[in-house]
Amino acid sequence: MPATIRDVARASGVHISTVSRTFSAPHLVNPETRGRVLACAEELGYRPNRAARALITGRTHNVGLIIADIANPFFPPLIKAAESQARQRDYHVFVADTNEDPIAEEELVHALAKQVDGVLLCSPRMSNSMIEQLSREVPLVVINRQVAGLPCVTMDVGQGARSAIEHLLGLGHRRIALLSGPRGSWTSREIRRAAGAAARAGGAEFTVLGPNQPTETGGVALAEQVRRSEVTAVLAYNDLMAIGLIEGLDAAGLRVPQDVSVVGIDDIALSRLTRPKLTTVATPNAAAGRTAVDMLLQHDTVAARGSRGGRGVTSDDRRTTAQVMLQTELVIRDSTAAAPADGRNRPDAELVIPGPHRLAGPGRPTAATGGVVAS
Amino acid sequence: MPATIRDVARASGVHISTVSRTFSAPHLVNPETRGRVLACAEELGYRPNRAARALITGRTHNVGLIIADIANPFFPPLIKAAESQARQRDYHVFVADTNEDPIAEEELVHALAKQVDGVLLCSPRMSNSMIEQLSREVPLVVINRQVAGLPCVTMDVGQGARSAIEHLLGLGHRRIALLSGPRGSWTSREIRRAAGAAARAGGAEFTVLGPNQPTETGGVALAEQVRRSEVTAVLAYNDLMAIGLIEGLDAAGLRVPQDVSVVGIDDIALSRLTRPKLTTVATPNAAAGRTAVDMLLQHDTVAARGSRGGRGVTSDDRRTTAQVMLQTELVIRDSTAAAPADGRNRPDAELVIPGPHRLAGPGRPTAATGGVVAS
DNA sequence: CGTAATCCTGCAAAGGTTTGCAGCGAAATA
DNA sequence: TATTTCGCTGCAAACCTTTGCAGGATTACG
Repeated sequence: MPATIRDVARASGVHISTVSRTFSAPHLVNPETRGRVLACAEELGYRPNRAARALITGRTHNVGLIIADIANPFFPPLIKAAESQARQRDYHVFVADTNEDPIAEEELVHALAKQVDGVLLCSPRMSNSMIEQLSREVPLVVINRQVAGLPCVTMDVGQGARSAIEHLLGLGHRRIALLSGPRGSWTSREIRRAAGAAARAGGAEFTVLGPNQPTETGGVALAEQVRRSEVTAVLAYNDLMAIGLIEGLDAAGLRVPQDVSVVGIDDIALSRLTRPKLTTVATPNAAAGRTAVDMLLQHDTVAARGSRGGRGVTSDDRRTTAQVMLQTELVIRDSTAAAPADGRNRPDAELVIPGPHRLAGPGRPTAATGGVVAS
Repeated sequence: MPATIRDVARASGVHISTVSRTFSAPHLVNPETRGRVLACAEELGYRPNRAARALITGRTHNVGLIIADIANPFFPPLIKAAESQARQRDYHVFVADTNEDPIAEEELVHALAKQVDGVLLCSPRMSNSMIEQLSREVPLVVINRQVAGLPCVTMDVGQGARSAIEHLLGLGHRRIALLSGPRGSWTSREIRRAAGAAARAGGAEFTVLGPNQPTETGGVALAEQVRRSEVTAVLAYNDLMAIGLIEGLDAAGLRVPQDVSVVGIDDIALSRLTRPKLTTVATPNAAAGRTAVDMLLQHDTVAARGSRGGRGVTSDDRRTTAQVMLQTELVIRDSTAAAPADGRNRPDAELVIPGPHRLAGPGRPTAATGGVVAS
């Protein structure tokens, strides 16, 4: 039923190879012929069979996108941007959800490997060595993690966490807790390191609670621990946990920001809608998705595997493995305030806070693309 | 570099067809041989090339999922469920985002058609006739819309809207507004019809505001109109708009639920996190995704197009086009209250509200699967 | 007018897999 | 023992497209 290249050839009175060239190398065919072929193709509703094309060119024109949890509002903007960017280059995107499970991650890479030209591995929970191993099976771009020797796009959460802590220090907080993220998260380690250093530098006590599930429920569950720890400010691994925590503190009779200040990370849309509006570190999500797709596809003329002509290894197949880090930005809203003056926390003079800041306003922040770190 | 069926055949000393059968028809090959082949395959890291398989069987083992807006929290649970269900049956899912654009919808169906065994068309904005036309090109299952002659899975938003209106009537509201959804939305029409009928039956004034963009911003923008219309209660097309509206009303000095009651539809996770917590109609989202995949794949042995043997039309290719409608459920939280007694709205005695209700509690509601409506 | 260059088109192989058909040996039946 | 049946395997065509190579027609040039 579906029209093939042969039907078009018959209808337009040319050989199938001419039809093929009409689509894949138009400059090689006489404009007049081309017009006729195009007309017939249109008429018959012909569309090239991508499977057949993939078989011979070795390129599927698909990419895989592996995500820890689609339901986490952090990811949809990234997915959306990646999908749109890929489509612009005539690629399709397989989206797969791992439910935060490292085993599922590995299986999915395997399952996708033969069906895609490359995989975007987003916020992986598996080990670095496993990632390196998988990268020998299929071109990989890692998002939200740095892996030596592999192309990565990350967001500067370290800088973001530092800004957040310094903001809290400036408000007089000297007992600060961090709700860390899931085990295996590079982002969580990064945040912990930067936040810890900044807190110590500011002379504050710094407590780490976790690891935790990076969900609202996870945040709610931590409220009791936070209360007992008697901190006056909390930095959460992500907005979802921050929001859950506020919920839980509220239930426990603690007010935000009067009793406890809370800072999130991500700046998901939701964080502008809860009360109080969340102070948070905005991450350039969509930009990360776009960048990752670009990095994966930049060598698209080189990357053909097992094509007819180049049976051996293409001479220039060492892809330049750039590592890009995107800027983050502290967005100050209503969930942070001066530390309560209960004798233990002596509000100091305001500190000078370095780094890019922004007061909450309408519209999303547009974080600029950072520089290339390594090649 | 990647191992082919031929490599495995050579390694295990059998013909390639035996290797092929080891994977696609294990019962036809001697257990001993099978074991050997499997071992060699494992050894070599062989995985069947799906493109080649697709070429000959005519089945890609892919399905497309077309979504109006991934960033709308209504969809992720549906996507997630669909993807997981598909994966269980060894299918992969292409996710595509249309940005609420009917043109993009059409193009995406075309683009995907040759690359998938079927398409899930979710909350389409295009016309029915266009959908029917596209369904001749590729098997289609429509989600959130009823189209005659096509398999559909919908949610009973009519019943949900009715329950919501009756809930409001019971609270004494007699001037009620509906914020309608985007143009072309079947769900929006359905809600409007049911809500209008219920309101009239209860002797209430019923105003429709819209169509609107189904986003938080859209809701904010409507606050002024709502204020001017002097209604005491509002039913919104979805939770996002409801939340935006509450935001906007708040800015305009109107309190929810004291001055105005607001009801949403969808019960997205967010609706439990805003203040006040949103009264809303829960829709069985994940179930819809699962069901749609099942409906698309139920005939997977029949649906092969253009395979070698059956060059003609398979005798039994009229797929049973079931239409499934899933139950919805009113979830009463904090955004609705008794109508203000300002002289115009005379609170009556409580009405008896039919339909399934539920007071807000922890955990998500689990809506049961509805019955098959037509065949 | 003869030769070379240029453009365009056709030919045929290749890519990895599935599958109808045929063949083979062994077991079952007569 | 002769014949049929059965279980397993091999053979080769087919799926649809891309692409290196060669050949034909046309034009440019000497």
